Parts: sequence; C-alpha cells; structure tokens
Amino acid sequence: MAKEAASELDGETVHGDARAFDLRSFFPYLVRTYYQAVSASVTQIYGPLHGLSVSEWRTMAVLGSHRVLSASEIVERSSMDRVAVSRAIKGLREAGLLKRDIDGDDQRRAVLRLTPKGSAVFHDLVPRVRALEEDLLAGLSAKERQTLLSLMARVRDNALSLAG
Amino acid sequence: MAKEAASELDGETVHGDARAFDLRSFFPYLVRTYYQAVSASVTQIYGPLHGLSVSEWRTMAVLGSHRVLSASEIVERSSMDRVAVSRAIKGLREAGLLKRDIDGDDQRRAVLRLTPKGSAVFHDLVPRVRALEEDLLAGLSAKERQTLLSLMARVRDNALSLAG
DNA sequence: GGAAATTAATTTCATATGAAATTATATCAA
DNA sequence: TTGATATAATTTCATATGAAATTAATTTCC
Repeated sequence: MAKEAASELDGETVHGDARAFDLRSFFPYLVRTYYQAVSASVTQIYGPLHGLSVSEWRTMAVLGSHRVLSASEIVERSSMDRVAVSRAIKGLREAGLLKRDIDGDDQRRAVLRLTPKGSAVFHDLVPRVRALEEDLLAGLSAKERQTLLSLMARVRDNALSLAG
Repeated sequence: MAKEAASELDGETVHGDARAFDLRSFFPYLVRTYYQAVSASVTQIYGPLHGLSVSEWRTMAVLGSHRVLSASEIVERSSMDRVAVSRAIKGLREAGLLKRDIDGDDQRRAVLRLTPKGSAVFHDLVPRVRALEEDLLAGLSAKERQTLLSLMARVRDNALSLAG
C-alpha cells in the first residue's frame, strides 16, 4: 500500500481547514470503535464456551433456525462470503456439530443440518447471546432501541448506495 | 476452532425458544452489517485515490492534525494496535509521505511528521472524506445525527464494561 | 445429443492481522 | 555503579481473510 500517488500534488500548497480534522469525531471512525466494542463482547460468549469462531457461530445460528440449508443459502442469510462459510462448515463438521449430505436431485448441492450435538450447543448459546444483547442495550428504552436500529438502517442504506 | 465442547450436552433435550432465533434481527449482527457498509464506503476514498490502506489513512489523519507525534501517541489517538501503526509508518515512509526522526532526549522514541508531500495528500483527502461523511448522514437531521452518536456511545460503553 | 454457459462448493494464493518475542534505550532502587 | 524493571518500537510467527482459480455437476441452446 501507499504506492506512488496518482493525483498531482506539489507538496507545498495547503488549502482548506484540514488542520482542524479530528479522527476521533470522524463518523466512520466512531462506527468502527462502536463495532469493535460490540463485536468483542459477543466473541466472549461463543468463543471460549464452545470454541467457535465468528463464522462458525453465524453458520450455526442460521442453521439453528432454518434446519436444513445449502452452503449458498447460508451465504445469503449471513452476509458472509462463500469462503468463510465453506471453512465454517468444515470446522463444524470436524467438531461433530454439523452434518452434510449430498442432495438427491442436485449432486453439487450439499444439504447441511446441525447434528444433535450441534443443536444442543446452539440451544445452549441462544439464551446467552440474548442476555448479552440485553446487556448491550441496557439503559436504552424500547423507543431508543427502535430509534437506534432505524437510524443505523438509514445510514447503512446510504452507505450501500454510495458503494454501488 | 470448534474444538471439543467443554459443557455437558446430551444432544437430545431441546429447551427454550432457540428455534425462533433469527440472526438477521440479532443486534450485534446488525451492528456488523452497518459497520461493513460504512467501512466499505470510506475505503473507496483513500484507497484508490492515493493507494492508502486503512491504517495508513488513520495514521495520516492523526498526524495531519497533530503535526508531530511518536508511534505510541498515534496508537493512543487511533485505537489501532501498535503493530498496525508500526506497519502503517513503514508504508507511509516508503511512499515518502512521512518523515521519522529520532528524538534527541529519548533515543527509543521516533518523532513522526508528514512530509510536504504527505501533507498535500492529507489536505487533498480531508474535503473528500468530509463529503463522504455528509453523504453517509444524508437525510438525517442535526438532531437525529446527535441522537445516533449518543446512542452508539451508550451502547459502546455498555460493551466496554462487559469486556472488562 | 453435446458444446457452451451456469451454478455449487472448495482450494489456492497472496495479503492482513495480532499476540508474543525481540531489540534497544531509559529509569529505578539498592 | 549495576542489576532489575519499564518503555518504545519492530519483528516473528501462526492464523485469518478474500479474490480468483479450480473442480464438479447441471442447465441451456443449437
């Protein structure tokens, strides 16, 4: 990274009020610290307890409520990329938490479901992550929670339309 | 990951309403998709334009407004870890955007500042990232923006207190 | 029917990341 | 002093990540 810059800059002319720029009040930076804190708190639940990675937990969460899905369907429902899902499936299979069968009609398609052991882990985790969710939102009224989700959704939509 | 689970689970008894768990309404998951969208939109600015990585941009942003700092001070002001900062400094030096001098009093300490070229890149980027920030928050009133930041800060504080 | 295009899933490869170890200097305490 | 401890910064090493290539099965269209 930081290869030779494309735009022409003479290195002398300083314009605008860039000097006053403060990273710590820059909105994307605040979003990042917010995400980091939230993310670290969740990892504490499924990480140490059952040795799951983030991708494994998400894969399990999607399968836990949908019962039977293919890898592609998990990709759609989890906003993870297909490599992450493929590796999560591998890890969960090795741990005996997930079962993989080839679909009768379409031999490319692998049908995935939690094993009884996987299902038990899932049911052990759900109340814990729900409690964590409550702890994260502690002190916020129902209305504030709704406001937060709605504002986040609006900003996310703005961001997605910028990315194309 | 997904090594042998520690807790005892017989794999048969299903309890609670885990079946109804939906990842897509799980708060930490929503925070993550929000972060991913915002993050991708910012990367579009400093990435292609000047070939900067995220860490390089942040390091530059901190130095751009503080003029002269050590690597540790950048770590404090950017919420990055010291390895990321060290590597960002290396990249920025190789690109001629940052200058490193050993402090006279403390020979361990490296004093960093942007070169004229680095300063020019910074001044080129600031109006662009400010415009992006505005695009992200488009459609939100001043009050709504304040509300969003305040709610995010409260949740972040909750999360940090959970992590210890 | 069979070549071309499509779809499912995995593997490869090159890069990113962070905890722990390392190097080097500075300070503290006997 | 000098041995022990602390601090600044970098390097190492093991793991995580994702784009692109690969493998394999299926569908489309002539």
